[in-house]
Amino acid sequence: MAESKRSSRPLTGARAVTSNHTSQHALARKLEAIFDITVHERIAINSLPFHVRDYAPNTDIARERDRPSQCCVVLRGVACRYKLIDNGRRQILSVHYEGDIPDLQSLHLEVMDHNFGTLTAARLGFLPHTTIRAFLRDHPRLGEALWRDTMVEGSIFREWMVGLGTRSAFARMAHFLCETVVRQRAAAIVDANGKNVPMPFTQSDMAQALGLSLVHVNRTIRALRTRGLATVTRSSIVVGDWDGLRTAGDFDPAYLHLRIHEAVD
Amino acid sequence: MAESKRSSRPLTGARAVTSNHTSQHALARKLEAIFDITVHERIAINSLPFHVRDYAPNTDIARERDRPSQCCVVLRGVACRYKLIDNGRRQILSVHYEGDIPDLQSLHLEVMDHNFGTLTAARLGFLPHTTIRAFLRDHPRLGEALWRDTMVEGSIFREWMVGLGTRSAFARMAHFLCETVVRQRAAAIVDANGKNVPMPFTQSDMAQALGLSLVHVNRTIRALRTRGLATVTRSSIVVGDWDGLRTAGDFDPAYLHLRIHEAVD
DNA sequence: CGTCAGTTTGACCTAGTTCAAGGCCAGTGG
DNA sequence: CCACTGGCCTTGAACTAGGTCAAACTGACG
Repeated sequence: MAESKRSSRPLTGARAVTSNHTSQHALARKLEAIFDITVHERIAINSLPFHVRDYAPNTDIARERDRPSQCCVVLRGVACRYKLIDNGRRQILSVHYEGDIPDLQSLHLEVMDHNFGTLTAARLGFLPHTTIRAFLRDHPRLGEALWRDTMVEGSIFREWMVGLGTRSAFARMAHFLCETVVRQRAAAIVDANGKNVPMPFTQSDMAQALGLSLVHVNRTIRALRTRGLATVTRSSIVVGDWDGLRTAGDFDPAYLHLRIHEAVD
Repeated sequence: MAESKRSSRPLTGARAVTSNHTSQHALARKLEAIFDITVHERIAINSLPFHVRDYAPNTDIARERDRPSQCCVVLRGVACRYKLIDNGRRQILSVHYEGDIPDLQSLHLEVMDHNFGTLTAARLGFLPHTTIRAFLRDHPRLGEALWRDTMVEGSIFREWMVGLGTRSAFARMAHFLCETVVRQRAAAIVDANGKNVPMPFTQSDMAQALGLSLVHVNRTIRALRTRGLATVTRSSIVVGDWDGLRTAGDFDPAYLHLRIHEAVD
């Protein structure tokens, strides 16, 4: 328990950076993964005036009870949302890759009901709510796209609930690895069918996401390796037997509601 | 495991009923609980042409992989969403009271990623997607209200994840009872400060929502009674010590994002 | 070459599960 | 009016998945 040497000053460690970087296309790519976007709309998205900043790992961006006036897009790295519990435990609620908008909800829910911060070093692009609202007025279809994104997010929450509520540690971990692989493919962080994907999480992060103890995460990873399903190190996931992993985790990517269902070999 | 004598024919046991019943005001009441609605908008909501039907308990309305062409509102009774797992277990993902729109997501997510059915006998009001879309074109602010509802739902999922991932059975149950009380108050099923509220769930339902075994749910309920926090029977929840219950469950209603924070004595 | 974050392993322990058997009560049919 | 049934609740006893505690190991970095 009680890890978290998370930096306590939200914006500490952040460096402002010139806007309109290529990584900015992340948002358009993400929305295209779940929604049909016109060329015109893509251009509009790509010229959104983000305020870009870089963050160190494990840095909080927003806290429970905050009332943010802006939303942000992950342009690089991995962020997460989490809650801190009475008993000192931390539950990671979601992880966010390039193109995700982790705090979109602040657009309609005034006060934060959870915390939100980086897991790895990350680059984030910020947009004031006022800008977003004006943008959605001009592009109503993109409002639908974002609403759909909120719904997909809900779907992912539900699948995680299933894992936490009913799956064994082994299945939960297998499922989590499958999701990590597929989502990084969808975010074009690795190419489809790549079996060697970056591993952005520490074992402690995974423990907090999966509702397991750190020790048991370690043992579960070993079990996965022993059975030849996957080899997980600090830096990468190497899938040894995709079919076996998918079966072990009872993984069906339907809940991600991706438009393109890549044929995962 | 392996309970569920859920009726297998979705519409079996359903009786069509004349529309425009008073219970139809449930939707407006619900939306007002989370959003600021004008008089004009309320009138519009209340004259929505629902197709009303009654259902027996434990009846499925929609199934995983279905592609619904309509959404429904709970007008009376309690519904839930759930997933069935490989190993025969069932995870209840959410419960829905009067005024809730449990399958709103079908408006933007073509295929169901979970099942949805009644828990108690229930009356539901149906509206085709086409009608809803036209309605939202005429009342764009209500689109925001529904989007907000989707976000509140996400917030509730997150809180449930915290329970499943980090809380003891005792705390989980206490939290669940607090939520059940507050939500039934918000839905005006009981008046604020009422400490004796209807209990719409069997112990088996609760086990499936909380990720516990039926036996342990039973024991947890007994523990709650022994400590004087709450007495739970098939028909009602009688809160003995609201403050104690809230503390035991680490319950903070902020995640429900209700506009009116009733002073829960 | 010391430090620190993260990983690994062993030994022991407990919260919650599983199995099994009754008990209660409302509804049904004789 | 009574016996019977089926759904739900209750309790005990034995078991196990996963947690906790404690210590050591590894590798990156200054």
